[in-house]
Amino acid sequence: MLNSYSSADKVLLAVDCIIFGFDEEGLKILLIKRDFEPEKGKWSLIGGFLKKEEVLDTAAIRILDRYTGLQDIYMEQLYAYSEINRDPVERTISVAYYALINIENHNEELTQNYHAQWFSIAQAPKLIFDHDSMVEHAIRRLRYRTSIKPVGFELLPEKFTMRQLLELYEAILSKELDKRNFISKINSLDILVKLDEKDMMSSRKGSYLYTFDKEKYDAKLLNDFVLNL
Amino acid sequence: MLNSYSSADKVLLAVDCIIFGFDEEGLKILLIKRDFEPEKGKWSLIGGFLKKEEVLDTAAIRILDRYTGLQDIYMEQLYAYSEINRDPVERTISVAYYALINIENHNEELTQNYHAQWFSIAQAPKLIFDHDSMVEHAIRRLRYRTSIKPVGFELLPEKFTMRQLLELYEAILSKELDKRNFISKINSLDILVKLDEKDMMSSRKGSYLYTFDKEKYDAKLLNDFVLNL
DNA sequence: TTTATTAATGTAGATTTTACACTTAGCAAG
DNA sequence: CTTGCTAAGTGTAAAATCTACATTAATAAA
Repeated sequence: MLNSYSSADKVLLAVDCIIFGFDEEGLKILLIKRDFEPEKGKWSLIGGFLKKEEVLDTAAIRILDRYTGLQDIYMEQLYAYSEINRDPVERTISVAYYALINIENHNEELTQNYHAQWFSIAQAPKLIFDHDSMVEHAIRRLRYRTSIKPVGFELLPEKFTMRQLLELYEAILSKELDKRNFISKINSLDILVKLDEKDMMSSRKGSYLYTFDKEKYDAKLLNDFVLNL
Repeated sequence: MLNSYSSADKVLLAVDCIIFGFDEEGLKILLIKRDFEPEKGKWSLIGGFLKKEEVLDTAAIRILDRYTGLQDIYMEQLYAYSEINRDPVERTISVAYYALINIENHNEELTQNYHAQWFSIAQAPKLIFDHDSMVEHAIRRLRYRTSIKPVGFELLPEKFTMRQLLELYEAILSKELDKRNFISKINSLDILVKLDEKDMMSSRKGSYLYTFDKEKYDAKLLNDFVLNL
């Protein structure tokens, strides 16, 4: 057996975060303008290096907090990227995470502090290194996740309309959904609470607001199901 | 920006492989008895360290080859495990890969060289470190994979009966499947070739042998589909 | 009061999934 | 050669799910 801890190579381990948000313009990702070399001035995912005494999940959370001030965000590990020259400075393996967040919950701090900016998926600039393929991969994963777990609590405001939820799903899946079929499927999940309150911004008639029933929503997060949309 | 390559910590990066095989006894995994400390004599997944100039996929392939003599095996990256003390000797992050292989294609070399041994999933011994959760995770992934891509080419002998294929799926999903419904669903995939040859071992009557139509099978591997079983 | 705008709602037909049982082929034993 | 045994092979009807689709309702503005 050739394994030997002492003779093995050590490498830099980075964590990069794909942060999804949603607003009236659609699905977005959060990017920053790098203020250091290499690729200074180019757009990039937010990221950082894993510390010696740190778990990957924790590093992802730390990095997200540093750039957005957001805590208690649920993140999922996506994939480890390890092409030899993916980072031209030094051999670096990057473990990508993705998160879903509500765009409204922060914005001020982050754009100010780190030149971070939201971009619609379709209009995002070219990113450094292999970050574009990370994003692509994350979108695929998010689409898949949408079919087996509910999505929305993380991305929508506390109170939202059915239309907003529909548009969120349409943005994630990038296809049109039938409104009536969508509503009845969502209702069959039994995770929404219909409020006695209407949003009057969108129309004369006004549309009912909903919230997620956090308990039921979280239960569905654990027990996978299948949702064909 | 605090990122700085030079000040970042470097870590050991291991690759561990969950190797699935299938034979008349069911779904199995390949384990080795560690012949070095720590945990010498305990059962473990096969694994090794990533080299400085090596991509993770390549490392996984190299490690598999070393222990099984098998080449050209398709592997998929599973997850990166990073608990601080997962390896008591030194901080090590492990990226797990899983592979599907035909048990018959090797066996001799490997058991001899490395004390490697196949274990039925249910009867596998307790493994070192966090390897048990890697295996659990890999099984979940394999189940999922089974619902969106065909499985079998990698695990079955060149020629096989419908019963074998059925039992493979039952082993992976660990539930009973209806024979007739299974056969018609598999046939609807249009990836099998029915041979003019029968396997006479299993019954008086004999059962037709099938092979995979490699081209059609590979096409399905690329274009995901959904297979409800 | 008319008009314009978006919200809300149900159903019929098509498709898919599920549950289920008898006949056939071939060998072995008598 | 007849009978018995074993696993292989095969189809259908009922249930569930998915899909496509159009009208009425509520309100504010003109």
